[in-house]
Amino acid sequence: MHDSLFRALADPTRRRILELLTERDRTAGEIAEQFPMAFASVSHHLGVLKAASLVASEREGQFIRYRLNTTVFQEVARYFMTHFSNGGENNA
Amino acid sequence: MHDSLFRALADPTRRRILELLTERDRTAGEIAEQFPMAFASVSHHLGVLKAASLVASEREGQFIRYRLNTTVFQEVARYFMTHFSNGGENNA
DNA sequence: ACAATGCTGAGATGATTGTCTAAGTATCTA
DNA sequence: TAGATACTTAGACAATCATCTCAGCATTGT
Repeated sequence: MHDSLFRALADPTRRRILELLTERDRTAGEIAEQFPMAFASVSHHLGVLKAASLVASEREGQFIRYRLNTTVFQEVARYFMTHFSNGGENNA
Repeated sequence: MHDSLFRALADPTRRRILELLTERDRTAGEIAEQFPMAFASVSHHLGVLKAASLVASEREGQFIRYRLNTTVFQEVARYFMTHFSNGGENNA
């Protein structure tokens, strides 16, 4: 469980990007137009997500298409389940 | 799913604190002695975790005992499962 | 009341981060 | 080759963050 992963999830813009990619794969441009910030800023966020292995990308002609790496999400979910939840019981 | 929650999880010291609290409830001092940093710095981290509802605390005489809020962890795990994983299948 | 223990809060500081603009790279079309 | 489109990288800057020291508050013991 890498540090970069949690730091990547700490920004709301990046979490929104991940949600967008849940619906369907999108190009960098399609993602960027959903945000009020500069194109380059969104590109930066995509780079952070990619460095954390939360997304992957591949070039399609002029476009670069991003997709979720769903495997990593399951690892995160499993991490929380196994490390931090007591199987549903609270230690009251 | 609050922003403060993900920001709280972004720091490795705070994640280590959470892991320590998984084993058993501990006082602020017991937690602090596990880290090389200043006592006050750990106290700060405990404050961040508390603000994010990841832990709760109660005074016991001179001591202040911290415990995990396991409910929140299950919410996080559920969040990842439902929002980001496609039930195990990757969209290859 | 006083001193000691346990912990938190305030203020300062260096490091990291998110955003911007501007410049650079890759692809397509003509 | 040249121009347009799609996107990334580099450099700068303000804001946030993690850490420190020191001061303050609560509780216990004498």
